[in-house]
Amino acid sequence: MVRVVGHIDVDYFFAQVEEVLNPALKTKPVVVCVYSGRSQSSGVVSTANYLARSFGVSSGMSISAAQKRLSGKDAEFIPMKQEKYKPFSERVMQIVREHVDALEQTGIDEAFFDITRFCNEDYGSARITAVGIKNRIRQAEGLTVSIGIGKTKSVAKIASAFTKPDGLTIIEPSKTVDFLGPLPVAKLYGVGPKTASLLESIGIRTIGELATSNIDDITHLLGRKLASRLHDAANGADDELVVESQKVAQFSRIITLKKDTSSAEEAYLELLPAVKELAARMDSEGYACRTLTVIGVLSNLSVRTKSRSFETPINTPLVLSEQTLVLLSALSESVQAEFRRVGVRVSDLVDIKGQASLNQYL
DNA sequence: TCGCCCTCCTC
DNA sequence: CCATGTGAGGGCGA
Repeated sequence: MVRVVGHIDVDYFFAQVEEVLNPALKTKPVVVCVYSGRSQSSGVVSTANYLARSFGVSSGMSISAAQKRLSGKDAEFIPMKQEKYKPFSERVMQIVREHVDALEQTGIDEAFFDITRFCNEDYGSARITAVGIKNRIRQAEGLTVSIGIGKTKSVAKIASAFTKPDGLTIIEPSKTVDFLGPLPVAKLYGVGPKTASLLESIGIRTIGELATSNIDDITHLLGRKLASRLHDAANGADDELVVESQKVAQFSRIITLKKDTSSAEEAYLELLPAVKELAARMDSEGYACRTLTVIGVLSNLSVRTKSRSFETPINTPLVLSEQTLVLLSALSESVQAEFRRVGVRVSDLVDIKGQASLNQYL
């Protein structure tokens, strides 16, 4: 059986939503920013519209660098607010869901989908479905999206990024190897700068070279799991299914301190509201955690963590905050440096929905 | 298994 | 003082 797998991605999502909310922005450079609160314009660019990008603005760039590139350009700098974009995300996903057999959301603005049955394994029919999805989203929400379709998730994902914005790239199964072969390995999901340079060190630059490489060499370089996954993906032979819902395994909050400090207590006071929010979320979603981790980003941006596991899962604001302070103090003592950012993560989540009533019978 | 680190992903 | 925030996965030593 040949699968028909798609990947959809809303173009420059946050900035495009801002344009929809305020169409006058469409003719201006738009930069959606995460302000850290440290100083007037400290923080980074989350995303920017294509006009802003044409002036060299890109994700991850400091806001001040973006300001420099856009000075005198009548640009809009807008603080990012998740809640503002969430409803757009939900409506877009709902539209896609109506046209596919299965949907796997992997981010606020992207998802894999499977249309093998819906399209009777026919790629011509897949094109019609994809165009239909694009049109519906444009009509209903005024948003453009890019879609890629291929025989595996890996191919679909590369295809959706191949042509954008407002793109549609369909790779017929028989064309898979020709499509992938010439592309740089960094196009593969899971290959970032570090992995790409490791591969380059043994002469592998393209996906085609990776596909025909010796798996033992790759395993030696990257470890068993990653090597096998990448080798399969490079051959267009990854067989991962589109899975409806992936339950969260952890959640975390991290904040930037007003100023660097080596005092655990000082850092703790700024972190406390975030800990309370985590506790509230755990409560509302019915979780307790077996592991609590405190994260410290030092002045030199290196990251250190300190974690502890509990026999009995914890979830109350009081216990979570107490343990956060304990771990933060221990971390502070072990690093002998100032914190720039601190965070807290809960993992090994245990479902405790209905536990309260269950306890009555114990 | 635990604790810690690294790498990657998205915007 | 330019350098956010969230989550997944895996390697490795003890």
